[in-house]
Amino acid sequence: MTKIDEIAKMCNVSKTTVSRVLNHHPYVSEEKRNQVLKVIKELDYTPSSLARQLRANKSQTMAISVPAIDHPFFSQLIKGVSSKALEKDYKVLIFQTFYNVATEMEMLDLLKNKEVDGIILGALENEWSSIKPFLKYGPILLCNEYHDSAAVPIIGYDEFDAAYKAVSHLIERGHKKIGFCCDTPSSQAQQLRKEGFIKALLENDLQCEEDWMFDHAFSIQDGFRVFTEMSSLADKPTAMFTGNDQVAAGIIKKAMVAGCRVPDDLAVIGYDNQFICQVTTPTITTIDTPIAELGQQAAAKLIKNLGKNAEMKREVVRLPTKLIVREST
Amino acid sequence: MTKIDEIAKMCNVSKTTVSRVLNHHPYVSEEKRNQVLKVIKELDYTPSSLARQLRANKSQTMAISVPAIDHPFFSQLIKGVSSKALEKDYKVLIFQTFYNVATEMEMLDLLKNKEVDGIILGALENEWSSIKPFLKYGPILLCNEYHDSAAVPIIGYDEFDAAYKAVSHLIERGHKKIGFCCDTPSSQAQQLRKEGFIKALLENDLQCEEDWMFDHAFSIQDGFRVFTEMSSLADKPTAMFTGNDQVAAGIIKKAMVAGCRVPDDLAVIGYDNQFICQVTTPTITTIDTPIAELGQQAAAKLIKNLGKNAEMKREVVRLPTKLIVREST
DNA sequence: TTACAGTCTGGTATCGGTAACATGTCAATA
DNA sequence: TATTGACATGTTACCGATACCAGACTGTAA
Repeated sequence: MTKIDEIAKMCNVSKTTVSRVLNHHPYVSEEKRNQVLKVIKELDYTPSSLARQLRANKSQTMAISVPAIDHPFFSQLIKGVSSKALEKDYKVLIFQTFYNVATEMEMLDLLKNKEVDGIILGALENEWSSIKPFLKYGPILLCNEYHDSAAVPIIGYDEFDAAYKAVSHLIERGHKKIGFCCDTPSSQAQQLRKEGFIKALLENDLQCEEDWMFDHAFSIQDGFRVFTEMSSLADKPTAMFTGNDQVAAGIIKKAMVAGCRVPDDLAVIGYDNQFICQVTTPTITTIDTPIAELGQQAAAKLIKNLGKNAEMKREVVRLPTKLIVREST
Repeated sequence: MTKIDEIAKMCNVSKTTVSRVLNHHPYVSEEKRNQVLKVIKELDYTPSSLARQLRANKSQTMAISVPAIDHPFFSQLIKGVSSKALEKDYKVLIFQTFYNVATEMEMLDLLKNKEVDGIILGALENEWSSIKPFLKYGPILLCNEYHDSAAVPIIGYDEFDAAYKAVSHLIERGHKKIGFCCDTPSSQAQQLRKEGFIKALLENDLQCEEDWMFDHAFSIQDGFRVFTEMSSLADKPTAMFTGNDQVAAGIIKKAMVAGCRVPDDLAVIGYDNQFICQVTTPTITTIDTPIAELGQQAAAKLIKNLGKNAEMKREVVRLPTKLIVREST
């Protein structure tokens, strides 16, 4: 690698002068500036960003954590974050926690020693009390996750409202026995959904039946599993809030194969309005969520706060969602 | 941030001794070692990896480029790479090129100044001649891409064989008018598929019809588009090699809605054996590709070569694929 | 003529670690 | 007793950049 000293030597100037040229400082004569630029080009010199990072104590990099990248929701979220970051000239380090507490801590260490300037948590594996101490090292932001006492910006959907809308829709369609799927039950964001679900039920004098609640439902496979479990119940729900289009697709497919008609025998509602909703038979009624927008807003907010070294304050943004009615309800 | 000097001062030793403890060097007395470890724990000290990286001139980080992360194929590929990298204690910087030549060059610059130690190219936007000069800065590896003259390891599927198998299957089912979809037509990996496609046709005295070739087909939406374009043809194909499960799903859905029966009027074969194949109606015949395995092997090969500073040699690995017959053919 | 501000340039310390080399101790060996 | 080598520790340079301070030169106002 060519380094700044070599350029300096070739131009008979000090490396300070070369550095000034690189950083567009005034007070460099036109003549030397041109000469330095010429030599830089000739030698194809790129300054070491590692050295710069060390010196400046910042990295122009942010990290985002997700449980796993291969779920459409998270890959789209990341895409949103990345596109905004790219626009603002930040790099993005993507971290998959694989639902692992220790991996998440490793990522937080990146913040501690300034390998990244800030972090977006798209997953929350540890207790908040474990994460809190890292706030002094740089900004952290919750995206698509929720915590009631975290003193950081939180940006997500109005999960409560979304679930309420979805379940109300099922009730309007005449259903009285409604099931509920969620992914990680300990997640507070999932709790909010559950509260919305329950509110809609209670408003219509319906009960929340423990047997109709399913956990860790995230993928198409999980949808298969949920349908199988559900089928074995003596008293089966006639409608399902799945919390996830993949799960909805899985349930619907298994149902159709089993001769259970959707939506007549079983209505199913998804979440996120992924394209998969449009290719199943029947197509899937769902909640439209602006995922890319979510990612972009999160990244924008983080970047805005990277300059200041004031700690970020709690602030909850809930993006609106929309019910999209299709054939599965 | 606590730094190594502070630890040294607190322990009344030199920072070299602290460094020795950190790096598990021998020749540190048990007594001092324990004392240092104790103080490190007390002050919650983490060494700056930025400083380490600068000093060692390596970063324990690899980069992988993909066109966009939100396509299931690429997110699964990345997952494979990441899991292997995590296991070997490497970080992964994920780079989305967004099909952009300049963004790809930016990533290559990371290699030049050792922000990353090596690169896996899962996308290939620039001409190889633009990429080749970067080989002197560190190992580069092609994954799921192909280039006939690149002197680097290439790891992908046997695309030729896969397409050949798929199309032969369609022909066995009695089809004589077979269409072909690909994503970026300039990609040499796509070319290999096309050659396999053509070989199967020629062996059965069939022609490759220009009107039945579709470009830039990647997503469900693209599948919708392809079906629409196809429908407007006077002479329509009766079978489609889509090169991609999403495209297959899109085509199938539009076909069914339009009253075109699958597979009777139109047979469709996918590629990658994504879960989506199992939730459409009809389910999708496809080529099973071990995507995670591909990513893991790529990462493993790269890591193996990061230690040595010898340039990597050309070496082509083609993982086998398998035909999975379902209802769409 | 002197003083001072503005322009241009270089020397040196610094970011936070690690490596090479030097030094010193102590016990085993010749 | 002198020599050797294993062990233990510290001093100093270095990775590749930038920031601060100081010095030199120029032009204009006092």
